[in-house]
Amino acid sequence: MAVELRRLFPSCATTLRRARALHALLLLSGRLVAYPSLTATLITLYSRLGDLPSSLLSFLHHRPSSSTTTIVSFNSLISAFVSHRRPSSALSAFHRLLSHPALRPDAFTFPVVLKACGDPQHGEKIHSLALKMGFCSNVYVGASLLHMYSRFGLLGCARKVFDEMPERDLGAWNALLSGFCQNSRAADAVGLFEEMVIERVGGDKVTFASIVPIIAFLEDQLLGALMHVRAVKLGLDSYLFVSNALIDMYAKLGCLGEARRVFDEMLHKDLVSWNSLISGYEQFGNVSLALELFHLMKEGDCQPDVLTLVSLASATAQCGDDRGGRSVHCYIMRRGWEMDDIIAGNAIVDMYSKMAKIEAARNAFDRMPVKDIISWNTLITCYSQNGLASEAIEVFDYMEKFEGLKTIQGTLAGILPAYSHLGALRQGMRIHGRSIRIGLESDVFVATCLIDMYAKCGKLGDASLLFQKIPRKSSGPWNAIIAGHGVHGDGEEALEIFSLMEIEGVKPDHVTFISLLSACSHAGLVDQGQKYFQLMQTSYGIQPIMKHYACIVDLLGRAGRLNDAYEFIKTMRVKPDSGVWGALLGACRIHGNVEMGLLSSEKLFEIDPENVGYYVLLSNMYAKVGKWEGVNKVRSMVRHRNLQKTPGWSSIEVNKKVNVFFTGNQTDPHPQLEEIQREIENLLAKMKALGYVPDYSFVLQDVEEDEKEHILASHSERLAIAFGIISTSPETPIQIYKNLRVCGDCHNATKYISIITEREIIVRDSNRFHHFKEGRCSCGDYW
DNA sequence: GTAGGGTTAG
Repeated sequence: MAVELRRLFPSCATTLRRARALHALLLLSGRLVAYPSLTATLITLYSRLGDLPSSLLSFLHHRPSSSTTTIVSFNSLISAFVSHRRPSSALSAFHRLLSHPALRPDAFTFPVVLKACGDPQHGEKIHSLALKMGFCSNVYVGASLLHMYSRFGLLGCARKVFDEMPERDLGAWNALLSGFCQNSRAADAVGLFEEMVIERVGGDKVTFASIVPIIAFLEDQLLGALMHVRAVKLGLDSYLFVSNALIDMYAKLGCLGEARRVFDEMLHKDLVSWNSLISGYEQFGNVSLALELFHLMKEGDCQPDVLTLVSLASATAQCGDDRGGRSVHCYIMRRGWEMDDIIAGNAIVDMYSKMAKIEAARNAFDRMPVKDIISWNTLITCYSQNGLASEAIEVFDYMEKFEGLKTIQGTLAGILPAYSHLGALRQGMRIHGRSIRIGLESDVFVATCLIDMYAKCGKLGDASLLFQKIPRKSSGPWNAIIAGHGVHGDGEEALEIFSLMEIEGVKPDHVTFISLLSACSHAGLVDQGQKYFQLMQTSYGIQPIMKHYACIVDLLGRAGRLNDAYEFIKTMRVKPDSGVWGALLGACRIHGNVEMGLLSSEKLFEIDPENVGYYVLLSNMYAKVGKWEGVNKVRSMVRHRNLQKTPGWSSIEVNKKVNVFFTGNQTDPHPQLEEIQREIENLLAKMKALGYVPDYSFVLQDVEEDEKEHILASHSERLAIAFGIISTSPETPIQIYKNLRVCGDCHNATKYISIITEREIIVRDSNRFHHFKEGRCSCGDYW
């Protein structure tokens, strides 16, 4: 009778209402008591229909006699809780079972209970209980143990369980395999897969769905194609999960053509198929195809989800499309995902950050009801990438102090550029120490940021040492060390490193060539720079982007070949941007070419009229050649257009503290300001005795001569240097950072100061490093 | 009658 009723259930109770009616009927007729096995069937039925009625929950609280409650009911109840994501209810049901006088868990109990374990200690307890009760030889229990340990990243324990299993079926192999895959242990996963081949355990659709996506992390296209072939041979490629895995793999490998082919050949696509392909197009820069696919998807019967929009947010940020960005944000808001889903919130913050909309990013961050470590990383990165180093540090410190979140790779990679930016060596070293402690020193992303930090903080030697120590199969670390030598004016070494890179077979990318070309330009290696610009296109098939063009203009311009630079601009196939014309204007200032300077500044004021930096450059150029009416004209333009000059500031790290000085009147005066000013006076007298003559052409204000001298003496770089002199022991090299280009008069003055104080003085400005030693500067006065 | 292993992400 009970068996017949059980068979009837699924066909009768197709909706919750019918299930409830049936339940009431069984209660009234007393059949539920007469046939105890029906309770289990009811629980499973309710669970499948998406409900756990309170009458069944009370199963936990009344004391069922052993005759009406079966172990199957308990198992079904625990399972129902797990599938409804209520692990703690599942566990308390389990404990209830353990204290039951007549029932004990069976082999069916352990797999579901293991799913409910929230921490490894609990998992271990259940493991030893299963061992004691003799259920570990069951393959289902074994596979569940493997899965449990893998979930907590304890792959060693998982492997041990696997090795000790008396019998292994495909499920057990798959459980260990997926453990490796989900913990990003690509090499181990491939190794295990090879073991499977040797042991003649044929894979199934689960095997392939697990292993295929992680092949992308190995960047092994051949292996990827091999897996695809194998899946086809076994007839597994027609399964949705396997096809999706293949799309994902090809997309991540950048083989969008292959990904598209798999996608197009699928008879049934789902959300994952669409998302994987859209994300692939977006990651590899094909924004228009990503958008096209998004619209195609909406026309079909597949509705976008959070992940679709995450890709879309990234795509719109890439093309800097303001309106697109807003509409993505609205789409996410209308569906309430912004509040519900951390990933969606993070994606919005990231999108605004990449579009340099810092306030919008911050607002989106503040609105998020729950934040995780990625949210904080995204905000920190937002500030540090957009040049707001102090804000980045402030957020990082706050997070450390109050949020108690675990620092991960992205946190370090986010905060390090902020310290590099300020030249805060001690703070940067603190992060280096931290990365060693959490085992991330050799992580390629963190190491690249550390190399960059040491190079930008003047410690090129330490940067090189670190570079020697880390794995360097990808271009990142190479780019950082090449750029490091570049800003220090060591172009020869940068070229050497590049040839080593070629020898080691590391593929350079477009960033490599930006670093390399700018290294050539800073070192005056004009021919080599032009050679590498050609090589980049012919040997490496990299089409120049605007930054490469700007490097070449800078290269020719700095070397005084202004006409060549101008001719080069004319040959460009794309419309030059402000970077390109800015490079030409900078060169015109160095070489005092007013005519061409004027031409470039006209272009600049057209493209980027708000950027004060170009007005300053133009004015400096006029001043250099003594055309004071030009200076006046620029000055009135700035006033007329109501532009604010970017405040200049310099920083110096003394005793692990970063001291910041602004040019001119200090709104928040340094406690030792008077002492600093006395030192400047003191130095000035000695400098003049050695022949220093102030160069007032760098004073843009229209004031009396003695006032001009005062203005030069209150430049931020001079305050920072003077502070360094009075607060460090003699012979200590002084290192400062200036947010704009160093002023020409300060540059000259620093040469004198290096003689008087017998110190090495290193000034990093927004452009490059200046090493002052015994009255000379490494830049050869061309900066 | 109840059980294990699978695809996309900031």
